[in-house]
Amino acid sequence: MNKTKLTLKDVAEQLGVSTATISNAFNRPDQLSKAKREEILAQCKKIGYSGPNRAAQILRKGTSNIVALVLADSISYMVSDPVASTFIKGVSSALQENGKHLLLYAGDSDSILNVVDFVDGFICYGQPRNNNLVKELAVSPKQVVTVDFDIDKKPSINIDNEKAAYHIACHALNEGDNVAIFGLRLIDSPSTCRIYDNALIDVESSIAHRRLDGYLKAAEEQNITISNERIWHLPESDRHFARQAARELLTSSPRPNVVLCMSDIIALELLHLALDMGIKVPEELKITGFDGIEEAERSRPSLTTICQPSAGKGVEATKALLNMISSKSTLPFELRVGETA
Amino acid sequence: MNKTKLTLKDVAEQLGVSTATISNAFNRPDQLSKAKREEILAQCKKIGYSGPNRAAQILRKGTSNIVALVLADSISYMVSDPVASTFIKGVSSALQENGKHLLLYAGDSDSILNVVDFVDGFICYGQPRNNNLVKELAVSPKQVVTVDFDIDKKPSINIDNEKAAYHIACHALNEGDNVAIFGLRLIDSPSTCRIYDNALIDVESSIAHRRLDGYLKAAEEQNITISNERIWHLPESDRHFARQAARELLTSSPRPNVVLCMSDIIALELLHLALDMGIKVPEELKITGFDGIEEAERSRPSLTTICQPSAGKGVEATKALLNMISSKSTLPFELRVGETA
DNA sequence: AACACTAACTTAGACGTTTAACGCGGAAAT
DNA sequence: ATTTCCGCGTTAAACGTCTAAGTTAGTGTT
Repeated sequence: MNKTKLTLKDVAEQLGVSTATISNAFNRPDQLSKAKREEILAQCKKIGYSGPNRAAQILRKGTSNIVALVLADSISYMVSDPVASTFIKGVSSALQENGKHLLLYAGDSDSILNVVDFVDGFICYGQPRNNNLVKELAVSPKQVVTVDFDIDKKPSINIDNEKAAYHIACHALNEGDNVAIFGLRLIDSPSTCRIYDNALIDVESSIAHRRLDGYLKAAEEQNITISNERIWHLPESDRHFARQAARELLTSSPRPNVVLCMSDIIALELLHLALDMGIKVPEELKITGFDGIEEAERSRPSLTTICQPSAGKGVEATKALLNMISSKSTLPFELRVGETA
Repeated sequence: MNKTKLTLKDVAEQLGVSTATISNAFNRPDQLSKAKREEILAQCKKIGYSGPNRAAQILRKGTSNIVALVLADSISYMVSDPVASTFIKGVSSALQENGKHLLLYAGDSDSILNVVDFVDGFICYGQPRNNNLVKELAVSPKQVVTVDFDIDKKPSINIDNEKAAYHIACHALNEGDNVAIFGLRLIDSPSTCRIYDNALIDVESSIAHRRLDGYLKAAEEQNITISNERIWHLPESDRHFARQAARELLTSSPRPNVVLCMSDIIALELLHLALDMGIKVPEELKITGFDGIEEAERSRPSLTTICQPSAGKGVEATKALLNMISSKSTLPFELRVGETA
């Protein structure tokens, strides 16, 4: 049918007008008469021209109106994380309101920044496993907003994780408690393990570490000591990792009577196992979560947890990004009356 | 620092070579000496040139090596659907093997095809709610592969839903059973309801209808009649919808003793509610699922379901897109006999 | 009648790459 | 010594669009 892809020039020739006019019909309605514009658009639809080639358009304009949302963790992690999807929804709606488009990138190759270097900015959700990606983001000339982790002096959206953790720990802990912590990505290991040495202390200040600080501070105030071997590293907020760790923990001796978990998913898995084992919650075992997912509310007993404003984070991140890339918006001016007129 | 973005020409001038050579250094290693290439790349890194501008590159080459995965349902649904995420993983890895990149598009605006018209092709997962999008896909000059639904003569990937449904229904049904069906998107309604009239009969042949056909065929063979008011429409494979429908169903009278569910998520929710209500599964109530997610295997009692090759579907869809295989392929499924039927 | 303004187009580069076609010097073949 | 060939680079023309500046005709102003 079409031997080759239609171009603006082809269309212009067929309609007997200049390419500029066609272009304007699509992009600047004020530059031509309404009648002509409508005729042109109708003709375009008829002959099968669906609009300007995006690559050419982006090249020429220098902007694409596309924002990339880089999901640090793999999709499979996202799946077990209802928090992420709510966040994405927030971003999505905020972008839509501003006429921008959203593209998701899942995975953590650092090449992504080059592959989609036509986007207007990046929202990066969660600390990427790939450290190179972080470095690339740090030096990217594009606008970058990070969420749930920090880069240099790039804007970032977050809650006060330390305070939140401190808060919930204060609620849960009493002097004399035997406390364990199910931490998330405290170290850079792909498998579950306990933190036997002090390796974690100097690791970058991720949200996990902030939360840990909060927990430990609260514990200290109750004169509770939590040795490193009571602190678990889970590589992901994943049911399987959680189940494994939970099994080990609940069969260890002495069994803790409080477990502070850095995600609801983990906490719930621990809860279920505990119930299966006939352990009474909270009488024999207190459990706290983190995030505030719905499932935590539905579970019996319902989970004590920290609710994050997930969608709100998405909206805020988007606003932060857009406020900086709004370049082309028309700014207000002001008359300053001097003495020469 | 950089007053403006670096370009190939700038770099060429600085290094005293032609733009073609720089370009070749990035794209065609065989076109220049190894020494020179490495020097160029090193210099580029040093002066902060991170590679060719993608928009220009795509424009010139006419290809981007990017494939768009269009997720029909909202991202929140996708992300909480283990089946979808496994599928995505399949696509992702297959693309990576072929040096292609994946971009996810979530939402169902038909404008997406234009917004990202630089991609090399579209994989469309699931029937979009937006019918315009389907039309756009149908006439798109780009490569299009559909999964779990069909468009015209575009290649599509699927399992034999009718056969699978027939299979599991045969396994579950006995003559005299009182059967209900929890269907997925049988009609075009955003809320849960029963199918009182015959409205669904002529609706497009979605996978849901194929499955329904399979169920009904098996029922017929056992001389079981399933009236339309025993067939439920759920708009999404969502826990909440499922819970609501389950509650209504289990309190209805006479209570069915078999429920055929079109997804594991739905089946599990029904199972949990039934157990909560003290209904014995499978003695008093048999339940079958569909998909074969892990949670179905872990549940107690474990769920009898159809295992789909979700990741395999992703791989096949990708291959089809990359023209490595030809058109319509129907993948195998497997009945996993659990304890619920 | 001359001038100024405006609406509605058109012209003519640029945007940053890629790549076919073309040198050019030197090694191998005749 | 001439030819052939090859490795290594360069030149220059696209790719499809946008937009500042220019043109024209028509409308109002003085």
